[in-house]
Amino acid sequence: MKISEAASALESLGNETRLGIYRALVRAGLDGLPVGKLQQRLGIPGSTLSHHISHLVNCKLVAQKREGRTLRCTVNYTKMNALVAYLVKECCQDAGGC
Amino acid sequence: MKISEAASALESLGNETRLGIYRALVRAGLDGLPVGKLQQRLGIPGSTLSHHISHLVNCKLVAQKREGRTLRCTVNYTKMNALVAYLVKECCQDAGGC
DNA sequence: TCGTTATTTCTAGTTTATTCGAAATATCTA
DNA sequence: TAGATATTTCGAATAAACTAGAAATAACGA
Repeated sequence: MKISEAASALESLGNETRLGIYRALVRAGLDGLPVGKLQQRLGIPGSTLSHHISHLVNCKLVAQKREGRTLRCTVNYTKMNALVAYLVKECCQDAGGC
Repeated sequence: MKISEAASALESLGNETRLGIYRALVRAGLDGLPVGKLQQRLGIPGSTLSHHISHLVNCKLVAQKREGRTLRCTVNYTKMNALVAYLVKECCQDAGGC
């Protein structure tokens, strides 16, 4: 992973609203949640929520697929694994407990 | 770790300049680097560099200690470990490869 | 096709971040 | 104490992010 790619993913997660969205999706399990359910659960205006979701989708932390009228959001675990691997490998060397 | 604390650390790392500073400190090993060496290595104006370092120090990802005229910066591995642990625990559950 | 539901895109206002020169502070050495 | 070196703080400009209402798009069902 390039440093710019890592920074972009970290920046996405480094916003409390987006980290909350991401965490809600993780907690929802492999099926994820439709945008509407997320909105209901987090109490954010639709346009704001949509803006943050597209941020997460752009950097590939979240995937979306349409199911009729609803858009289901799911966590992209592969991306998160790669990010954690980057942090451990590039940013954790020489650490005692790492 | 609280979500706000995690978001704050992620936000710090989610800037390419700061991630570069952090990585340079990791690569420097346990002794870290003085601010001046970082500046030399990264080619950033002093005031800008200082601003970013204090961002990293504020969220405890980096520590500083004075050695005469120079300020030595070192990575706080404990904090990074806690952050990675948070990501894996709170944001990675149910993942196949996690 | 029309109305309804789900979500995005547009637009604009507000806030926050980034940048860096200049001045200030801290520490050392002569 | 004066001068040099290392770094921060101040201040102000520019850029970017966040927020949310309103309008647009997409998909369904009658």
